[in-house]
Amino acid sequence: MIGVFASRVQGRGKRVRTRARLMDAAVESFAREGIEAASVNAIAHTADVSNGTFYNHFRDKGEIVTAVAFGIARELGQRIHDAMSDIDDAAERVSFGTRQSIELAVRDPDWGRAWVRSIWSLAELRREVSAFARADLERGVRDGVFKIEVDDLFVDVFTSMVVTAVLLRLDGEVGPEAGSKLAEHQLRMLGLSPARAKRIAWRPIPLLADAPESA
Amino acid sequence: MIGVFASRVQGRGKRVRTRARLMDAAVESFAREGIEAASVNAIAHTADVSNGTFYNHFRDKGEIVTAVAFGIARELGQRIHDAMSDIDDAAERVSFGTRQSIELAVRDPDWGRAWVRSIWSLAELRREVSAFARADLERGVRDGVFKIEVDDLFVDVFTSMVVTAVLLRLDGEVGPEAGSKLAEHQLRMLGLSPARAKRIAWRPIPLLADAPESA
Amino acid sequence: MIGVFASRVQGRGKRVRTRARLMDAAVESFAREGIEAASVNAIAHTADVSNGTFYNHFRDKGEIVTAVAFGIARELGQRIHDAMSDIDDAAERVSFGTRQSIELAVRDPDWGRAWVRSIWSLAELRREVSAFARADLERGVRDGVFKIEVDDLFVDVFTSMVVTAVLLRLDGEVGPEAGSKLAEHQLRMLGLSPARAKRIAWRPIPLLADAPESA
Amino acid sequence: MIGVFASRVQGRGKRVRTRARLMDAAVESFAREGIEAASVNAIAHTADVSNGTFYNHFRDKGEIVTAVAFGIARELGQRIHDAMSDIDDAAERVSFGTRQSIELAVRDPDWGRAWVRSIWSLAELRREVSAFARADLERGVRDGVFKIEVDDLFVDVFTSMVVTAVLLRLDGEVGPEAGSKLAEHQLRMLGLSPARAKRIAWRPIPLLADAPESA
DNA sequence: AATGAATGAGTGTTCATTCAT
DNA sequence: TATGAATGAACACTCATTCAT
Repeated sequence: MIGVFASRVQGRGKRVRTRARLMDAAVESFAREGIEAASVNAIAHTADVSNGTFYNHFRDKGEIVTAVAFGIARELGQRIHDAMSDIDDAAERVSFGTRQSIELAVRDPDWGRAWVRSIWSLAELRREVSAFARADLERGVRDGVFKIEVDDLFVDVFTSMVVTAVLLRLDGEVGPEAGSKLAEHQLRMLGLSPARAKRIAWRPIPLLADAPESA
Repeated sequence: MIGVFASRVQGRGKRVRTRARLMDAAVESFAREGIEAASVNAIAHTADVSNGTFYNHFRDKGEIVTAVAFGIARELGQRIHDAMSDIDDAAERVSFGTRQSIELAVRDPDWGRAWVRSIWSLAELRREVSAFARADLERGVRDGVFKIEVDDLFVDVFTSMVVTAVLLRLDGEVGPEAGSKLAEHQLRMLGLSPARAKRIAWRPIPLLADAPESA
Repeated sequence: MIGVFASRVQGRGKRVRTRARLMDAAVESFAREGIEAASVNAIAHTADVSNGTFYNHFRDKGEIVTAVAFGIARELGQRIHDAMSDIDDAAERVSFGTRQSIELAVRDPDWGRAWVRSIWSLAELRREVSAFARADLERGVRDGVFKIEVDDLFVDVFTSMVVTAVLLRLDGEVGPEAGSKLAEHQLRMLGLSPARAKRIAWRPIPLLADAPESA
Repeated sequence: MIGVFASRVQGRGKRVRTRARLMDAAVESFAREGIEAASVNAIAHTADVSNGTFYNHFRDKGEIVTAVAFGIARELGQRIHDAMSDIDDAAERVSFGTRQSIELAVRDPDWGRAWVRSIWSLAELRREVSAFARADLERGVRDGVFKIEVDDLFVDVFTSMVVTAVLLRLDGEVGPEAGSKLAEHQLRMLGLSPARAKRIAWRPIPLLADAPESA
């Protein structure tokens, strides 16, 4: 089975392909054992290369952790961001973002789990991830749709709600309606009327393409 | 300096006191180095016992992790719960719980950090912690004050908001008003009017006693 | 076979005995493979303990290198120093020191080789070793027997002559008369007449006791 | 900056030039990190070739160590030897050799350090280096100027005195007069009168050309 | 109950060397 | 001839755990 990172670099040089294989293997290891418990040897073995090869591509374990975490966040963030380029309403955007984040994470559980596991340990990553949310929240405030103050606390709390939902979904503790439920809660917290919150949060949304081949 | 667990068992048998000393030492180690990185040797050394003694009290490292996590959660939960025995209004209770949780965690950063660090890895613990919240949320719904459905998703998301705020407080990324801010957001999410949410969330609350010596 | 360090601590506590066994093993490894090439695992294996035990006794490899080097230097230095406590004449002392150093190193080749190998890499050790020589050289100058200026250059060069002789002896490239030959050269360099240099350098000297048991 | 080995093969075939570049890089690495710690990769990188290329020129790491050590010894030995082709007196030659050896080593510290570091581990090299000294010592004995027996012990000890002085000079522990001081000691050891030893050892000597471009 | 020396599997990392291109 | 990705054995070091005292 070929991983997402590998699929992104098919046909390119060997170096780049091996690096991608390592990153895919890391995602799997991080998801299965957690970031701290995942060993470089296990990652290399999963990637079908020798442990020495790992160090031809990453200075140390920390480097692949960072590379994978940011790789995941950017990939998922970009996919969702692109998919809602034609949505203007901030409330719709927030709902869409929350629901698709959960959906994508569940669709590829390794990615979802690696994402959840890394976000609490990498502050830098948290900032990057919440930047997407922050933009939409500020847009909503500007448009007079959201009645809150957008500060670090709010943005991080908002993001953590999504992360928690992802975690529960992955553990099978909540069902597929979790995305809409959470979005509804969030919209109410943002100041929308219960009725509007419900309408927007439960509106059907399209399935995102899986892992678009090539650029 | 004597730790909280030790203070709880003063005057009792030696076995129970040594165990408490180990748990206090573990809290300190977990906070300083993280749970995974904390070594049994370091814990034993901090507790001023030999490493062998550790295994007279805990089957393995996992056992002390669990013991500490639950110990912290119960201690803090109980303290807050007791302090609001005379508050009837669900909204007031929720606000009080959120704000005091953050306050206590910040007051004893070791405990706060150990709490935050363990809650994401121990599902069992998460359940116990959120039981406190769940009771108040259900009371609010019963009383017609909260307009939501109290399910696992909601309770866990609600709890994670508090955890996130604690983390940000401990990292110094938000100030002392974070508790009230968060409580206000939560109350709005629960269906209170913005005005009421604000009034309740910012109402002064008493400082909790530090670590009551008797039960 | 029991090593010198071990023989020094017979009958004492287990900790101290294991440490001594490790040091004896290190001497052997250093002599056989050189200091850099000697591996901690090999030392532990030679000492018949697990590799983990090594780290119960030495913080890292460097620590045992230092411990062994200074241990050797002090042991040998002390033995020679003690043996010539009743020699007053500086020329006799210098000759005695040079000859016995070579003799002892040859008598226990592992020690000799470890000594030679460590002295070039540990400046601190070089200082300690040459302190013995320096004292006698200064005494000779004070007594008007030696006509030189005793500075760092001279002392270190003087010491290196002995080290070189030890190396050649250990490699079998020179015979047992090397000690006397070298002492004769050194005495001439120090300003003694050729005749006197020869007489002193070739005077029979007693065999030193091997490794005195207990203090 | 072009190294000494490279400068010797300018205008010759590519193969020979690459090899020289590798040797210059090795000198630099050896001096900076020590011979054991210097890695083939680092040498290749310094030489601006790939690590694979290294093995087109040297069977293994040991081979370049030897090549460099002998290259240095021959180059320096030859330069000094050539410079004193018109000196007949053995005492003058010995003094000149000692002083210039130290001077050259200090002038190009990389070379000096690589020389000092390799001479203790390569017996073959030691022989080659001391051959220069041996010739002059024997000449002095033949001429009746030196009153010693020239054997392996003496020659090696004599050489080690120079090596030690170089080491001290490179470490900044002795000043520029070390050459003359040492030469004076050596001449006295060889049997010269203190007055003559001093006169010869301190006589000004010419600065050697740096790295003659032609043979 | 307490000690603390000993264990040994496991970790991250390095590096000389090989080999397909 | 030159490249550089890949290899894998080896290394220093850690740490949860055991056990004789």
